[in-house]
Amino acid sequence: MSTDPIQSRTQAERTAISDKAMLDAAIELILERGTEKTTLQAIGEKAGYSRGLATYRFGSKAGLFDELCKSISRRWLDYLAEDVGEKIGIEAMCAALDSFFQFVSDSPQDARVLQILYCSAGSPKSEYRQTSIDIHQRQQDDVAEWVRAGQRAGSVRRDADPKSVAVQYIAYVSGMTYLWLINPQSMDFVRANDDMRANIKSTLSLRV
Amino acid sequence: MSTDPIQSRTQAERTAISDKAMLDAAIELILERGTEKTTLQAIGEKAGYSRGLATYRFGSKAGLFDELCKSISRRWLDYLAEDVGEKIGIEAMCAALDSFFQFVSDSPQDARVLQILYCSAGSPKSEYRQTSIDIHQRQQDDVAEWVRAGQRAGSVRRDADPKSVAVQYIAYVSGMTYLWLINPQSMDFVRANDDMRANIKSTLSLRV
DNA sequence: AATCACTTGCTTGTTGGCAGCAAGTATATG
DNA sequence: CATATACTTGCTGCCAACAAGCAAGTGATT
Repeated sequence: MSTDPIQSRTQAERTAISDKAMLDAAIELILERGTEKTTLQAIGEKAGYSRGLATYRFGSKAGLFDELCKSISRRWLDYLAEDVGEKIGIEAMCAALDSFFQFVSDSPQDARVLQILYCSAGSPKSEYRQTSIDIHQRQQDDVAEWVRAGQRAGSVRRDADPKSVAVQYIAYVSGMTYLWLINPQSMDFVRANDDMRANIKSTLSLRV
Repeated sequence: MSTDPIQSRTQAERTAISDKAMLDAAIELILERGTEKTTLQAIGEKAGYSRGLATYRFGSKAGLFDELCKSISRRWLDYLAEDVGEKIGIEAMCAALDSFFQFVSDSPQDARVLQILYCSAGSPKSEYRQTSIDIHQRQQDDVAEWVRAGQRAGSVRRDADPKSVAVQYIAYVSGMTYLWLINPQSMDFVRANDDMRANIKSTLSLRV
């Protein structure tokens, strides 16, 4: 991470650099030790700063995790947006499944840490639970919208309930990622996604 | 929890009583504060003992959570065994879904805490991760066996892959419970389960 | 059935480590 | 140079874990 040693970065650059260094350090440490055993001291020092910077910058451990959650989530949404594009209905849902698998394959560290953070957010009084709720809610809304658009376009059955389909879809993806997190070899991601795709098509397409 | 005040319990009774009191206290505290903010001191004292007993008995915080995980899981498995009985195939899968919803309705505290613990187990180096893996693996194996039995009995399509179906089924249930944990009002459990049942039937039954 | 050696349940003193805060130092900016 | 902003260091309270001790139960001997 050695930048121009001569000197003189602007204040904005300094914070951007240290921020990124700390978030990157946090990802590595969380993968090694989990969230509980990752200390703000270790994050600051691994990033090349003092033990106190992480607290100073993010306010608290939860504040840092919240930011990290948003940061990785943003990367994932970019991925998704690119793959789904303007697709709707069944096509969008299938593209999102592919995209998701690609993300997990290409950035397993990001994917694992994001899932770990989502899990930590499940605890009552978690200070970044709201972030997790918002993200999952938005994902549900997106899926529901794909279904509705598909219905308007005539490619998705009218009797499907967009909200209910969305909940099932997001539950499947969340559960899948959880199972992959705790025990990657317990399942075949590609196979499961193939089946899920077939499932979506048979449930939502017009001709049965 | 006042037992015969006169006195004289056997050693075995004493540990059974204090064990249960501490596990119950842990459930309440985890629901209030989450796992991280629940202290062994608080558990011991809420149970009516000293700050040190929980450590002494369970060895560590992770040890206590591991035991709690197994304890609640056992209650859930009793529930499940009763409802599923000797059913196989699609019937067993649907009965398990009903059973699961009943458990969540009847013992929401147990269900929430179990899910919180499963989430905590996702963290790397979690000392009770293995317990969570074992439970989820066993659930997958059970589902796969229901599918195979259904195929042998001729009620389930031959071209379904039992393992893959099991992964999807368990992922759905896990994801559903997670979504319910972080935001209960974001979904309609009954509706989602109805859809899931329809889904299972349409995917696995012979006539399509 | 009373005593005594022993085991097991439980409590208290202590240590090291962490999060969070406040006060201080160094670097940029106008 | 003066002010603002990035960053560090000293400190406090809290916690998990451990070790040493106290109290309650147990079983063999007489």
